[in-house]
Amino acid sequence: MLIYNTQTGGKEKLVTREPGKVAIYVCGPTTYNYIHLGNARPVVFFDTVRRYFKYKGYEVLYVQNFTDVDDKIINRAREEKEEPLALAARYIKEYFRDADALNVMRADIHPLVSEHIGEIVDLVRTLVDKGYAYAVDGDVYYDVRSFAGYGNLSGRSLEDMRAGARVDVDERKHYPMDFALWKAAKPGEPAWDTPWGKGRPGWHIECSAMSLKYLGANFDIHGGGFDLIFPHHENERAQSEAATGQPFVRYWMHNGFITIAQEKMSKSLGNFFLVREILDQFKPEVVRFYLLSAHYRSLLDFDDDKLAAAGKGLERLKNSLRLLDEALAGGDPDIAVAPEAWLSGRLDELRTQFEAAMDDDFNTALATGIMFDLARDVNSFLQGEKANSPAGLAALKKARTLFFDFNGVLGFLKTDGQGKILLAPPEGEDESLVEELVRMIIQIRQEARQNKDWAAADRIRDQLKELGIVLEDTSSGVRWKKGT
RNA sequence: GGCGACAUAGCCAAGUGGUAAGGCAGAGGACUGCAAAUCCUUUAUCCCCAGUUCGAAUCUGGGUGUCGCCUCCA
Repeated sequence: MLIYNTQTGGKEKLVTREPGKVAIYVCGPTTYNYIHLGNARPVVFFDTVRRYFKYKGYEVLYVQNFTDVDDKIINRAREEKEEPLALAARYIKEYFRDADALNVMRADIHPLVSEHIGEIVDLVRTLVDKGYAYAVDGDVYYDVRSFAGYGNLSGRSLEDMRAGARVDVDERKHYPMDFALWKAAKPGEPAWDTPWGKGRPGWHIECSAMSLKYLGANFDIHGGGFDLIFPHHENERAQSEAATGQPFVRYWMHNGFITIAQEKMSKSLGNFFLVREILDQFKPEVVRFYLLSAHYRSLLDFDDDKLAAAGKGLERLKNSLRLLDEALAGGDPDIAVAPEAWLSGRLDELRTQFEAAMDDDFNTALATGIMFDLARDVNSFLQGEKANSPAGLAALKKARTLFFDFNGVLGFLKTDGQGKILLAPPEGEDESLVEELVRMIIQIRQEARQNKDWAAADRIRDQLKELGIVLEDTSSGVRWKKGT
């Protein structure tokens, strides 16, 4: 496998710390609001990375933190007149609602800053003891000049940074780029006792402390958005390597930005879209599909037309699966029969291509294209005469497995507990009643059609469509689905 | 001011040296009462200029444009 490593600026062959195992840390959201689209990209992308490692047979340890102690949370809590930690906890819950909708698997560990203050304080103390940090009036700063490799990740020198600094420099710092490891608490803020007085952690130290605790030094992959490279990850690296004397991570992966109608989404511009708002308009599976339709390092623009186009593409994939299911509805094919050679051979090729795409720095766009190839080959085969033969059915069964494997990695369509892909996830209504009613209406319409009463037949079809039920007349009968 | 990324058809998007994946939209055809779904066919020489090379979307230099980081942000 090749992975693009931000630190070296090139693709590298993946060699994990331990063969067959991979340890991944992804920076999770600061929970002071519902997550926005920009949060969703790394969440969905790294979920896909993780799924692929599992597909490849790796033992994966996946950690994604929540920052539940932070200025933004404190400010928000003040506005809402709520306890900061309670507010953070509330939004963590909401995070899971969005992540679940996007078919994101839970991390193995979701550590919280508030539950790791001890580890954080220990780490700060270590850095002070080793001479990498200094305390001033209850604050503790990291001395960037003490760490030789500072700037290596983001590719900039201290001189560059100082020259470009646009912030007012705190006079108490030894050097302008020094950053806070620990902040003295102001009244009313969450605070913990430390050798430097009451305070709370700075932003960067938490990820060092928590990744070190759960993944150890020199773990495999650290991921996050592009904008975290500097300063967040640069600082994490400085902290962790100074403390342990070992490399922090082996591969740094960063996803590109999301723009809304060509404009950068940012807190300061106030144009960030919440995942929730998008989900009012588009199915979560479409959002996930769209997020993975471009390479993770490229910029991705959201707008309604593009999402709608993606939705149609995904529909094509779903239709193909429906056709497959229909063909296989007669029961399991005879396993003793060898699958039809042409389709079977194609399926092997497609699997190889899919893996090659994902092996090359997780090229989900290419992998998705291969899924479309699969759909075309299956649909095409279904029109041929061989489809109904025992060998044909055996090949189709194999195709379904392949579709399922691809989907298991990309996670477009949700599956139930039994490993069945849910094409029309129940939404609380009585599914069996709906099914019977639709069957009944279709029956009535069929009678109209037999009498060549096209007007009545069309009216029924049109009205059902308005209710979200789409009918398709085929040579083998009427098919219906919940449409878009 | 410092650093960096990107520029492929109407739209989205793969593709890092050998004559342009895939999706959406469009056109034609098959199937159909009609529609839908599906299948077949069809739609690009890769921002511009110069260079390296037998050969470049892919490498080098220059230009133009867009975007980002350097400040909270995924």
